[in-house]
Amino acid sequence: MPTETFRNLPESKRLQIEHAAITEFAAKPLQSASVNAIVSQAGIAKGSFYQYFENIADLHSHILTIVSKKKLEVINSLPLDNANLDTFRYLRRVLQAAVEFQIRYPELASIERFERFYSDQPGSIDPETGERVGGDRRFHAFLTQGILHDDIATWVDVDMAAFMLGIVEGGIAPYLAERLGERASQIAAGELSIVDDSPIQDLFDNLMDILEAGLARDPQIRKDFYSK
Amino acid sequence: MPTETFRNLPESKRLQIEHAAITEFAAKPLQSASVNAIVSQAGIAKGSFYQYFENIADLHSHILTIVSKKKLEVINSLPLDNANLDTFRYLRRVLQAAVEFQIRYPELASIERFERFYSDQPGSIDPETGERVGGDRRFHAFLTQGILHDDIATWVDVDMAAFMLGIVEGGIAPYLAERLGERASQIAAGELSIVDDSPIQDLFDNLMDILEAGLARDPQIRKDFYSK
DNA sequence: GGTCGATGTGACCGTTTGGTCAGGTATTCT
DNA sequence: AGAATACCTGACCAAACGGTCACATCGACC
Repeated sequence: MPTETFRNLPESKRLQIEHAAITEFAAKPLQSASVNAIVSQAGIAKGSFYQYFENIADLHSHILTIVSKKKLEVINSLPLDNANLDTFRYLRRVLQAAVEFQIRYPELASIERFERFYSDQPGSIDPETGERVGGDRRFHAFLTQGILHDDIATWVDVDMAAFMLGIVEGGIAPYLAERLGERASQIAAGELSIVDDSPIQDLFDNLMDILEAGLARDPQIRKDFYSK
Repeated sequence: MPTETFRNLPESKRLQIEHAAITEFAAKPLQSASVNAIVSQAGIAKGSFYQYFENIADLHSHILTIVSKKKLEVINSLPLDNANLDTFRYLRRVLQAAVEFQIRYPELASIERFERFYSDQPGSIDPETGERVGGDRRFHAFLTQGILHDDIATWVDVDMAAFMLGIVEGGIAPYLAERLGERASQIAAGELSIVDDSPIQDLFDNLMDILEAGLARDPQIRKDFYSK
């Protein structure tokens, strides 16, 4: 945790340091990040750095809280078209939020991607709860709910599908952002909202249809197998 | 490219060096990998290292060729149940190969994952061809063929679906390997083949059904939209 | 045995790393 | 004015880094 000295810093200086750190952590994972690069970019002495943070991992975890705060902000900024979203509308919202986040804060999205990648690497088990860690726990609950609501097919292996949605959520955002091209800059500039633009929504429609209805033209679901 | 000196090395020594390098590159990306760690693990002098390789990137690219060679080996080791696989059988084969590779050569799979992650990071555009790089080009052709064969729905956005399959292929293997638990060790030991074990195939059935038929219990495909 | 080219070696180099710390400065309180 | 407190600073440190090179060792051929 950052020291109180850091918390008491004038905002401009604090932002300067955080900005330098974000730039560094967006380019390199924690393992390869350099204190020297950060302090020189932020324009502070190295001694000051160690008055603010215990070490570079300390700063990194501080930046991670900023990342999740900003991400939550983006999620909540998306309009709720219904008080009660059905299952797939909710999923669409989650995916839209990921893309919006990627476009508005590409550096923060990069940091998040590094973090996901490296925390998924080892056993990928939460040492406290013993459960799988990461976004798929959220999707697990989501799918279970969906089955209860008769939205999700009962034969779906919830655990596997949750994992799949997790990696799709984490991976599709940079692709979609790139694909949006010029439009992405408009969204980043606030001139356009992701939910208002019909070409963007067409893309999401297609993505959601793939998730809902699959790729096959004429799916041969082996109902017999699953009903036994 | 490794020097001729390296190519002329007695096999045991060459393997020793490659093994040390594989261990290092499976744990850290190229950026963070250390020459010192490799030479000390391989039991050679640092001077020797620089007689074999120009630098660490040179060794890394050499290891990458081993990775893809071994991966190809795994792919070809899977039995061809049909000379002409239909679209989804082919896809199943690709995914099975990814899992088999993950189980038999977890270190090589880790190296591959690092490589995919870092080469996807920047623009993710091949500077020579101008096309998207990575496994999704293969899936692009695969989906196009599938549409021609009436296996894949015509409304599917081929480019996006190809990207999605790419990230699923890259991400699902560690999950499935972990989920197979004890069985995975048997496969790694060669006591069991991935295609012969019915619990494993059940998992693949479910995965393929999700890809083919989607998650929804009663998909509401907007045919009107796509036909216009 | 002697020569010669190929290969192996680790001390050594300059640079960069994370981290420390004695000392300077700025502000506030008495 | 003087003391106290908080903060800032960059020279400095040991360790690790990638990379070099003079020299040792080896095997093959004459």
